[in-house]
Amino acid sequence: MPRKLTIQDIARLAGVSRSTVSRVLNKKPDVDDATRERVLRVIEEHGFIPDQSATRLAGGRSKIIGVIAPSVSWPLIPTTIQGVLVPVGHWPTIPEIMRGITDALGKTPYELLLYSIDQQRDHREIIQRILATQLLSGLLVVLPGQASPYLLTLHEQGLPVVIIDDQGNPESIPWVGINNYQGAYRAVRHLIRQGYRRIGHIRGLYACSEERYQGYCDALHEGNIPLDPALIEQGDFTVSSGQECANRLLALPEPPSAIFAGNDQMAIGVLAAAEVRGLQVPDELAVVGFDDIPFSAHLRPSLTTVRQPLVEMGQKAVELLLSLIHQEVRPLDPRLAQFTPSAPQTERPTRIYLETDFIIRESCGATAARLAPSDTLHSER
Amino acid sequence: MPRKLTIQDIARLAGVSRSTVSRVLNKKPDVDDATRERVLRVIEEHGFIPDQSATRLAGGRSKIIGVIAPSVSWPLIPTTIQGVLVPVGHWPTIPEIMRGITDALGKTPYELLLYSIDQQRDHREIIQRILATQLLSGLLVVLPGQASPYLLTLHEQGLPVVIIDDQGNPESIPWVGINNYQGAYRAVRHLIRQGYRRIGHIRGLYACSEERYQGYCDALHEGNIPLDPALIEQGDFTVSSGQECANRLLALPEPPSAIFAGNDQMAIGVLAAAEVRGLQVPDELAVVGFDDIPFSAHLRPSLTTVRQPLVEMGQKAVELLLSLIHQEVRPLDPRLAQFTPSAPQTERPTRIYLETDFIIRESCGATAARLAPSDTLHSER
DNA sequence: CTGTTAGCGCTTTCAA
DNA sequence: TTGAAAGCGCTAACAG
Repeated sequence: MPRKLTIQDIARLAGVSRSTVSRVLNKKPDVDDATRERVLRVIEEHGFIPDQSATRLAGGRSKIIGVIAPSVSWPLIPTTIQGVLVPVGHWPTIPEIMRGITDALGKTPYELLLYSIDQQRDHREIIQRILATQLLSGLLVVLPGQASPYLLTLHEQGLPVVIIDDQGNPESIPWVGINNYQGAYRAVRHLIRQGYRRIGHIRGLYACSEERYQGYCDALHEGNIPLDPALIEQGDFTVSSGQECANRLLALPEPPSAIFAGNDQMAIGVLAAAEVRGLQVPDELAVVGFDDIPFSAHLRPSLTTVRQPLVEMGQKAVELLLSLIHQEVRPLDPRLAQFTPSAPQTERPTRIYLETDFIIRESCGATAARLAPSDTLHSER
Repeated sequence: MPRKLTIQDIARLAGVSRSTVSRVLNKKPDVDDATRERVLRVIEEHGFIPDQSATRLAGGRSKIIGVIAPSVSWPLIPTTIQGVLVPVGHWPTIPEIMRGITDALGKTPYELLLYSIDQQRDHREIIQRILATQLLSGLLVVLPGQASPYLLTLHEQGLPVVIIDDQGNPESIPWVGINNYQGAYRAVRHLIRQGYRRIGHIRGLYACSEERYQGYCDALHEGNIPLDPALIEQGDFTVSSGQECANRLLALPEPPSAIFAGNDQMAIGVLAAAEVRGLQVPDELAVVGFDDIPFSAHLRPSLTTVRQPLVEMGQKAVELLLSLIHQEVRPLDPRLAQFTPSAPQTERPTRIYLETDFIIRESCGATAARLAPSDTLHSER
């Protein structure tokens, strides 16, 4: 393992001054091609990597990206379906998103600084640390369902921030998420095309649920099916809330023949409720979820659902963040941020909407054929 | 949100010199109590946090801990038990360990730099980056089953390293793990006390499996049960290998009445094999696993197993690492590491063995009573 | 006990 | 196009 090298060493080896090496490293255009070549060869040959602290301190960019995300481990919440417990965690989407982030970041020279949060912990403390330690050159935020008022502070201070699939945050912060409206619209349209006309909906929380609800409404409208308020229940994204809402729906004088749940956990609750009542899924009740958490393919009946491209979301967020970092021209001294023209703010914020996939499995009655549980019958965009 | 402060600012506000502030921050004893008090108050009042890069560059410790761990997301490997798919990931222990780490680190001023690795990726590259960027003041390593020859390099360079539950690494590196021998010994002893005498064992991989095997052998010996080589199979820690090994064991002329699997995944494979053969667990076959992954409590029958205190392992590892960091007296310039007396190396390395719990659930035939699946009948150390 | 001083390795003026 | 020099915020020698 080679010992630590400095620019000094490289300069001596290449027969140039330190500043020239620095120029090459920072891709300045004003270096003679031959010189650049020579320096690059020496750097390559000796595997030189600049000292992060010195770089940052001297006004350069650090090569560290921060990630604020819920704790990677979560308690299992068991629910009985068909006599067997189905454990599903609180935020099953997080590991997938994280995977996308680490995959994308692994191909760059950036390191990942993880700010793991639990429910209780105050984000403010983390934001302060980010500001004070000056370690990051960009920040990714994964806080499903939670808005953080402090993020705006960071963004205003000139730190590039990208929010992944978060709700209710300021429009001005770059964002990567999915088109909830369209995903829901297509799911319900599919049910209608299958011949279902009495379609219940269990709403979830946050802004995304409003969008999904709109998709549900518009699909019904397009299918000339009047909206029946009795068929709409309000859940909270948990399995048990899905089960309770389904119980109410199924107890109606005219119960629905299909239920579109606002997420997969609630759809699992619907399956559990159906089972308790002895209803066959999909023959007597079609069920569609949203998210396509890894577990959904392994349920029996396997769950038809709207797939969020979670890994891709993480990757796209990294790409977006890196592009922001490289284009950004904030003042060198962050304390001057408040005095600089707000040119960046006036630009149109970048919001990336990824497309969902509609994954048709056993629970929606698309077929009577027996499927291998992890198979997908058909998927449509 | 306050703007970035420097030691300079604090010094001015407290009416002292910069070095005095620095002394207070670094807990030097030679500061007047009144002065220290005054400085601390100003720091407190203004929420001052030192710049990491400057601190590190000036020869101080960074407040960053690195963590090398497998990717937080893993593919589900579904297996059929009782007609229902049971998805279990490759390394279900990782999130729990990570939780212990983040919990413990969250109470300190240290940040967590995550080096996420997948199977393919070369550790060498990460080690080089750690060495070159000089970002870390300590490193935690979670690589279940994999030894990394490069870790020794880091350790020798003076970077405090703690390995969590890893196998086959140099004795000289501090380590936190469990007493595999004792866990296995107690599990098998329990089976013997229950009256089982024909007890099969499915071995796993790595050094821990050897230790577990020894525990199995010694428990049999203590119970005056001769070791029957026919009852010992070699698996690879996967569900499917557990199933295959169980199939071989159950096809013996004299099949075992109990099987102790080297980990929970293989125990799940045993349950699957028993089901295929129509064997009732625990009445016709007792099954015991090792690890107590979160899923095991939710199986039906729920799995009797040896619990690893995973969260505690992460916490203890952090504590150990921080103590190493604070006691450590490595030369300021890492390139001098090779020239310094190897005093630290001659010390006895710290190896922390945590105790396991034996968790008795349905699969071991401890009782015929019907249990709520997540309940534990009884646990013994 | 406390202030002054000299760098840590890098980036960025400013001259040449 | 390149080198010399200043300084980022901090720590740790050194004097006082």
